[in-house]
Amino acid sequence: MRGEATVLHADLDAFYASVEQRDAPELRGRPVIVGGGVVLAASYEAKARGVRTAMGGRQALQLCPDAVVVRPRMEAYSAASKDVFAIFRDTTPLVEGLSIDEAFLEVGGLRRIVGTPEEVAVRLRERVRTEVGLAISVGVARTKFLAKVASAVSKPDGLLVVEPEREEEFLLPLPVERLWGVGAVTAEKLQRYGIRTVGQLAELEAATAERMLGTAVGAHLHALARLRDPRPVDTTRRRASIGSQRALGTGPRSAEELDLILTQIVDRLARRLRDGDRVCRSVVLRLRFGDFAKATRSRTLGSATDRTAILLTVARALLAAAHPEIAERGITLIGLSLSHLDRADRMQPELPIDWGDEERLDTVLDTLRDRFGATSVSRAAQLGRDPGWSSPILPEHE
DNA sequence: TCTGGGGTCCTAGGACCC
DNA sequence: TCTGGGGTCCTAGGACCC
Repeated sequence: MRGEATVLHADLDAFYASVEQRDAPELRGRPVIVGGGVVLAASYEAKARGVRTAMGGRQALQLCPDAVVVRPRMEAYSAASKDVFAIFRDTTPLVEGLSIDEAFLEVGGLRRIVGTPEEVAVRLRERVRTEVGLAISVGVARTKFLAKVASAVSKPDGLLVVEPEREEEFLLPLPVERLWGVGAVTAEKLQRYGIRTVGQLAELEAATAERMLGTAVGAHLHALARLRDPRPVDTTRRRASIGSQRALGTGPRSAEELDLILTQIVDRLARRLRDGDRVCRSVVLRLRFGDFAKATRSRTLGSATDRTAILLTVARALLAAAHPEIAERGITLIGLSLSHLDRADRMQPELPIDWGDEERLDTVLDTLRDRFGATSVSRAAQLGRDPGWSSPILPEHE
């Protein structure tokens, strides 16, 4: 017995672009591109002309010269996302968020009280449309993976239920790129072996797929192709890292400029950390050089923190170590991720170090930000470069 | 195709410990 | 003093997703 189709995958359509069209009626029915240098999201009118996410802005405008290009409004998308997730959680407590615009919902337990999974999905789509004003596609299936594929196939503004007895018929003819986890590189590898459809992958022995793609990826994708996906809807998942980055273009950058940008990034991330009552233990500096090659440099601390000054000291040490390489190769992106996140109330007892100055600096930064904005704060933080408050956690760096 | 910004997961080598 | 096997953590890189 295979069980029943009780997993919903709900996915907002062309999310950022749809929010823009919702909020500006003159954009409705017109091709809309959200982004600038690169397409962050495209409305269906723009997609119909070949515009795709992550495409360069220039190319997008060649394909679609009458497109309206709008700057992203992250706060608006974040607010819309909160509204939609409230409806998800009102539907069932078993919600697993995947990103800002999609989630899995386990609705098997609602059959007696509310109705079948399909009925729940119909009602969910109606509520999102009338209460938030957005179109959402929903896939319903026995497993998370199949539900996700179903919602993608149902787009735009669709609903697709894959009944357990029709899973093979639905999945096997699809191109391998539809598998969740197959991107350009993996698709190319499979193509070299003549494998283009999910069915062809399913026909292989698992060991063969593992030899082609590596043990973990091969086993995982082969299992998906054979309709095996035991992962339950997990409501306990929490973000494992937060990050922020800035693309810089190709011009030369002074050390002072880089430090200012790094300071702004650290300031923003540390604030997000504290707003979420989280602490972190690892700091990862992300760089992209003049030739667009990428690199990461990381440092893990002895104890978790949410202090701007500590994080800034660590980030600066990592950047300082990379300076010779940056000077030689140029730099086109700088970013920072904070990982090993934990709840602030579970923070390990700190080492007996007097953090008084850092505490005070954070208070000063928060006050300045409220009064004068982030740039002033960054300048102020620069003034704190006095080694007097640099963190003793990092003895390795000169 | 001249290239954003936010994430997840896996691999692999070395350090270190038992 | 030399040796083995197993486990965990850290660092760096890479593929992938929206």
